[in-house]
Amino acid sequence: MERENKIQGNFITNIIDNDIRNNKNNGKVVTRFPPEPNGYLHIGHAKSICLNFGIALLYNGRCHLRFDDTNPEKEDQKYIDAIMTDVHWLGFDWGEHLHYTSDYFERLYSFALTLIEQGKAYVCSLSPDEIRKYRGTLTEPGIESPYRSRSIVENMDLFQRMRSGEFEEGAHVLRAKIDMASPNIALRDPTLYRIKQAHHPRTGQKWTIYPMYDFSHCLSDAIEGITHSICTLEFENNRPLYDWFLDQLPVPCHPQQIEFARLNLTYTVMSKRILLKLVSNGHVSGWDDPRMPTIAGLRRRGYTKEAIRMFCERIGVAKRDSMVEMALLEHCLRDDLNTRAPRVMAVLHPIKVIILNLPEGEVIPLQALNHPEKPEMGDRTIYFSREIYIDQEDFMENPPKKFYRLSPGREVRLRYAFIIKCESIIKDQQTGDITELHCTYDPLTQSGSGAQDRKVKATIHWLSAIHAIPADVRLYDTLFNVENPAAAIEHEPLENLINPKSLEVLTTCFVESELSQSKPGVIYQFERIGYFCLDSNDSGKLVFNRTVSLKDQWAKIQKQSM
RNA sequence: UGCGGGAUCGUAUAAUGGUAGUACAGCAGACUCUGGAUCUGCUUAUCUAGGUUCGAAUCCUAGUCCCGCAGCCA
Repeated sequence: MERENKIQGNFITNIIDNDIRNNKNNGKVVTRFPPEPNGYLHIGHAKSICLNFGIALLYNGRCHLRFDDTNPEKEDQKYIDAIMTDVHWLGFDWGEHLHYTSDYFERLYSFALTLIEQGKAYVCSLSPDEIRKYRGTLTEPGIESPYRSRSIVENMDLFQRMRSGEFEEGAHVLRAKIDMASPNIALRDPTLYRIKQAHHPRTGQKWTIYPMYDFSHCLSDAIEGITHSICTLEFENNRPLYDWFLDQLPVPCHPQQIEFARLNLTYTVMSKRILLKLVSNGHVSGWDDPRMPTIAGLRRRGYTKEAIRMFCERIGVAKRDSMVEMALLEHCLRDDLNTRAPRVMAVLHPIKVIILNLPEGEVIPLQALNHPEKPEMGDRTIYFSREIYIDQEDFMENPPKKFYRLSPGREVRLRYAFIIKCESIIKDQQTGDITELHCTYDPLTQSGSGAQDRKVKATIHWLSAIHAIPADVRLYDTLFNVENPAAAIEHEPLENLINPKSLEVLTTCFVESELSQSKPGVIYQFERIGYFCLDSNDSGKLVFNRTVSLKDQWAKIQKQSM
């Protein structure tokens, strides 16, 4: 049960190390990931998933997936399905431990009965509004409900009738009898059960009362034999309540609740409320829009599970509120993709180049490496011909000092091909736009020939016009234009915060013909541009999502000179 | 002016009374048929003020600032 030392510890693994040293729980470690199925999982959940499943792996324990489905009004089977897909996709396995809080409704009900019998819970018939008023404020104690002194017999009767559906929503609730004067508001007779005439995705119409989080969560943990119940900081105030229920009731064990700081990422949001709003207001195409921080969105964008897990490892776990820079996520992505993504060439903003000294109809086959650092990934044949495309960015008519690429009279190497020289520029008579470049190639400079070691400053990507196939490319940028949109949204409408350039659609791109066979989930490096993958929305068209750009030194130089 | 937490380079995270370290970002250079990758070097931090101690990010005292809590949400 010793930790592998390759993984950096944190304050939670320190606690667990200690527990194991003291033989607490007989040295066992059982965790759980308890999502509410009311939305899609996002990168913040990934942190929790990696933490909980990671700890189980680390200590040779187990981690349960438990749907915390106690609020049927907001929950849906589609979210349950999506959550399971995402956790699996991240590479975690809950084995036979797929659970639902709703599986325990009967047992939770009888725990409630026990509490009533003990005189520690009562049916309160105050309205929601009255309950709020009786609760007091942050600085003033609450007042006891007039129903607090109902007899056990009456409470039993009323609670059973609540279950049998006799009452309207809001007519009664079951409350714990703790302390209306407690400085911790969570302890001022919290609600245990409320009446809801809603259809539950799993229990249908069977129940008309549903348990609240504070009551059901600790007991579900205890029922499952969870040893370490890891949750986020905002539940710290609720921990005394978590412990209170477990102390009152005959439960098999008493899990330890440990709180950590949730993940925040720059230029995006983790709030399910805001994410839902983005979806329902049509700011994005859905929960899996590639700009969304959802697992489904990241997957469609081309993120790999390895990159996400590496990221979750690198950000660490602590109790202080923090905001991680998006650059770290992108670094983890590039780091993973660089080692694995096959290389191909694509031209996003084509300019046509005519190779003057290569006759029409002549085609020169060339070998290109699929991965320059991994020869075992093989190579492929590409073709050089009289008409090729290069990217607009790789040509400048009046180049500044540090521009190494093609310009009039200058030479550049075509990747895996020849050195070409720009002889002249052809412009549109009317607009003055460059329509073609006329170049010559040096047949002695073929890549790999070794004979000609002529140095040129730059190598650029290109595509043979007759061999390339057209494609759309979607370039993504951050969804928001401010670092902390969740804070900004307090005093600015959502619309103003969305980055108008978060999606740029390019419809005149070309890619190597073999990409007609590509599949979503296979990420390519378009050499010198970035990582791209086929979009999973099957429109019959070739559409590539930019997963992430390559680091661009030239862009930085340009910025500095401005 | 209640209760519960938290404060370490720009960001995130280590150091459990003994050299303030690591990663990302930034800057500079080397190398390169991807201005990619890789490699090298550099800049930058213990919230404040006292105290204990040979020695304090760590312990004590007093402040300051930040976050959370008044759902029949989780």
